[in-house]
Amino acid sequence: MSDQLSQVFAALADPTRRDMVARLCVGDATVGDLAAPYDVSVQAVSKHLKVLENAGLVSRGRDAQRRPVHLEAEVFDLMTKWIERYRQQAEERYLRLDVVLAAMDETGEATTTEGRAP
Amino acid sequence: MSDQLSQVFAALADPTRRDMVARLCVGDATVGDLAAPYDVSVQAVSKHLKVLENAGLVSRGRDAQRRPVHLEAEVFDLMTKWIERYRQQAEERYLRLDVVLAAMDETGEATTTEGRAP
DNA sequence: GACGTTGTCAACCACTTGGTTGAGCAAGCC
DNA sequence: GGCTTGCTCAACCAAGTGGTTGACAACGTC
Repeated sequence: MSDQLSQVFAALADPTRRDMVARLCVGDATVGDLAAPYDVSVQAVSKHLKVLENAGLVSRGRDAQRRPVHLEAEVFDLMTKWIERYRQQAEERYLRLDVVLAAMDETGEATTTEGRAP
Repeated sequence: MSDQLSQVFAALADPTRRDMVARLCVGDATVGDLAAPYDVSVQAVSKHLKVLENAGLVSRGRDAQRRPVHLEAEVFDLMTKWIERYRQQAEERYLRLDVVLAAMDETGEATTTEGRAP
């Protein structure tokens, strides 16, 4: 499970963490800021941030005893690329299926036994 | 964890399941087909498929004793929308930051104490 | 009807995860 | 120096996850 794509997906599978990402889009925040809206301990939030950090979605700076959290938007591209690749393929397949169906309609017969599971 | 977006992300957090999605883009497949490339039991694959099905990423038909698996590409849109929303916001913030930096450059001074965490 | 094929369900096991509490560290303030 | 503030680390716990094996149901074939 150590590859980054898996970690990114896993990190965003938690609604609390997605919420934090949403919050961080507005601007950097401290751990305390991020913890405020939820009724969980600060430690729990710190754990969530570690998950996001390991996924590369977030980086943490240092400002005296504060640790400002910053969103790293580039990682989103990794996901978008993965998704787009397969969505496009799926759509193309959909179109190809339409062609096959049209061909079947013309001849009133399936072209081969294939068409869905080649 | 029951909301669909969480389930979709969680489903795709596993490399084996992403692999299966990739395979299904080429065309529908049976459980046996999907199990073949991996050295895990058919039952394990069946479990993976249940996860994908619950996430709405996949649907299962019936063909005699076979259960053809079909990819439901529409669910990808859910993710893409979520990602795009926040990626755009993050980019806009980036641009705004540039403006602030440019302003600081002009005056040789920060406009306010804000700019990163409003 | 007996048998092989295809797949699911149930029980179990090792490991991970999201949460807790308690201790402790680093930095600013009295 | 002694205090609070902001945060992390460590240990623990209940629940979930990915894997196994064994039993069984549904269907086609002999």
